[in-house]
Amino acid sequence: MSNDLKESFRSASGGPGTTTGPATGALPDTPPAPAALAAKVRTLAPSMTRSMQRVAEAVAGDPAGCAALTVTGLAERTGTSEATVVRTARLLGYPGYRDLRLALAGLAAQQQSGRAPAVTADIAVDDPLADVVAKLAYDEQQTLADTAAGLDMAQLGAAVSALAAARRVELYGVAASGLVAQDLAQKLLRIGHVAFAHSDPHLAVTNAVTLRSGDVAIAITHSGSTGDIIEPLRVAFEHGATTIAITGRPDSPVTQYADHILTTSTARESELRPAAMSSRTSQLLVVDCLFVGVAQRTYETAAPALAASYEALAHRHSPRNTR
Amino acid sequence: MSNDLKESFRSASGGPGTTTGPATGALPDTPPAPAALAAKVRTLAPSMTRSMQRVAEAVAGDPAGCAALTVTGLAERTGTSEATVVRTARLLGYPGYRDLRLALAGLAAQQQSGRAPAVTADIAVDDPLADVVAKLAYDEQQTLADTAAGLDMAQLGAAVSALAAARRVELYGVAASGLVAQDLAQKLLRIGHVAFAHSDPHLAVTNAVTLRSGDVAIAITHSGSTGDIIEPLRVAFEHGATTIAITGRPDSPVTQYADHILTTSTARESELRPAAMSSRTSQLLVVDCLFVGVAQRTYETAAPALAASYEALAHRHSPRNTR
DNA sequence: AAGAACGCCGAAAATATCTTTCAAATGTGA
DNA sequence: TCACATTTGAAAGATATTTTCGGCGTTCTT
Repeated sequence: MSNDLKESFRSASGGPGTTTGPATGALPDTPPAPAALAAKVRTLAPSMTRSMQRVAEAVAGDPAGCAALTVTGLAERTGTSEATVVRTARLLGYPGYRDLRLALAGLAAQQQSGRAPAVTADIAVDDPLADVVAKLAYDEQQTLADTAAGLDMAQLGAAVSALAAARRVELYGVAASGLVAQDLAQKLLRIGHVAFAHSDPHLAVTNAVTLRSGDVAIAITHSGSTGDIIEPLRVAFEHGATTIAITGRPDSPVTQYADHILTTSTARESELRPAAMSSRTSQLLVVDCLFVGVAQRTYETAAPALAASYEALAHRHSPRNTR
Repeated sequence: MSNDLKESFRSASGGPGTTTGPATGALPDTPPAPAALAAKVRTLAPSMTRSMQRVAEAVAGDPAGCAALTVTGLAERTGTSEATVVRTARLLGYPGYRDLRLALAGLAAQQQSGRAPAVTADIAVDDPLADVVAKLAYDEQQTLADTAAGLDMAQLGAAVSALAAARRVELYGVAASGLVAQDLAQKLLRIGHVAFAHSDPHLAVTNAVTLRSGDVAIAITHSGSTGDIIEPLRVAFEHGATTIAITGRPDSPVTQYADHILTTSTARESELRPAAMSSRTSQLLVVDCLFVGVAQRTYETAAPALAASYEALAHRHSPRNTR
């Protein structure tokens, strides 16, 4: 769907075969997910229809119970039809319900043997500070685990390859995502890559025009629908640059122009815990993975560069800091 | 030959009526075995026929692989027939092969997650990408746990109180810490507080001079020895502002001028994993705690402000992203 | 040692489960 | 309000699982 769209766009702009395989690019495919299922449900839920959401909810809420049910049983339990159940299984990345059921059984077993589900309560206005700390730490840990489990290694590998070989890297992000973009830019600079994080949308577009094959553009947006971020990525895409999208919504508009899609996980949010918090944690993990991956591939040049930048900063610190 | 023994043994112990046929297979057995499957196979193996033993062996030896097979597949793999596979499943205590397969999937998942903690090693240059992701996620989770455990609630409470009542908040941080400072500034602004993150040391000092009692200055530095960060905090401190230091070194120079010290945790670093990564994770958790704490204390004004800022951004997103 | 009895084994029928198709129902935009 | 697109479930179609049933080898008896 978005694939067709994307392909037509690319061919319209004329830059053929500039990047890695197009087939692997935009497909939201994921091999069966073992424990990343809960995360995947949260990620994909927004793009589901109502009845599919009911199924997904049941599945995420009671893996053990659902694993014991047949298609028909689960359909009845959720008040839907077999067809809808199968459709949901497909959307979650499985060939059919049979495989979803297998994954469910695995998840149930893990939960069983794993530690207790812990207190997943929301943060309340009158929570004591100690609870706030515990809940925030727990949630962010959860976000990290979900993100790691849900990351598509093929996409990540392709993104790393593109970055490692890139002549120039441009990053687009605003607000919290802008800080993540800057974080990656800083780190890439430290290992000798040319990277720049834009926060001004107009300048970003202006600059994107100068990108071409061999350059890399990265858009970071949780919603995937931020116009100011999509626009420069589109321009970069149409000029033949390799484009990467880091987003929590693998079916969002921004992915139309992305050669590689890296999906961040979505945690539940509350009034006191804006979505920006967990998405930021998730994005940072992805960005760290990209960085380490690139550093590995370009170790020969990265290692000396890291050492040099460390050296250069030494005099900025007080000579005696230990007591 | 073992068959002889087996048969005689069976008839001897079988005693009255039927043997291990339909009677034992029907229901007197335990409910499905979760993880005790390997043991059950060993226990029951002697009472199995040759071809059933082959099936049981395959199942116990490669649960994950067998879970992926259909009855027919497993029959072929073991050189037996579907009927034998089903008979084996029955003997192991399951209603049929379908349920055995489910248990197998669970077992595989458990084994999988069981070997997770083996990733505590440093990241190496030749680590596959999947390992990099796992190690990074694990390390950051560890960092979060350490930070939460090490946070001084009294200091945090005092810092929150000061922030909640602050007329103006200035933040100092450079490089990675600078992004953390900006993150907190962004969030405080969203709930109606006056906050500004400085990255230019000179401007920071210039501005710090104008601070006075009732204002808050926050320095974020992992080493605690960054001169460019200490200086503005010192000035703020000497002008009567309440000062907060977020550092990984509670005995470092920066703490001389800090009314409240929030300690971040330090994870081991390696060449490919600069200290900036884990310190950033740690700092962000602290900053989040500060934010949520302040939001709680000033809920009356914070809640509407949050809602308003969300509203203001809505039109920046493409309309067709919800479903 | 030959015959009979017993139980194991697998091919194929019977059943259950899963998947696909297609048209009705529902929502959406003009 | 109508036309259009999307979603949904009923039922047909395809697979997978379970059961049936008779052949075959083994063992015990005579």
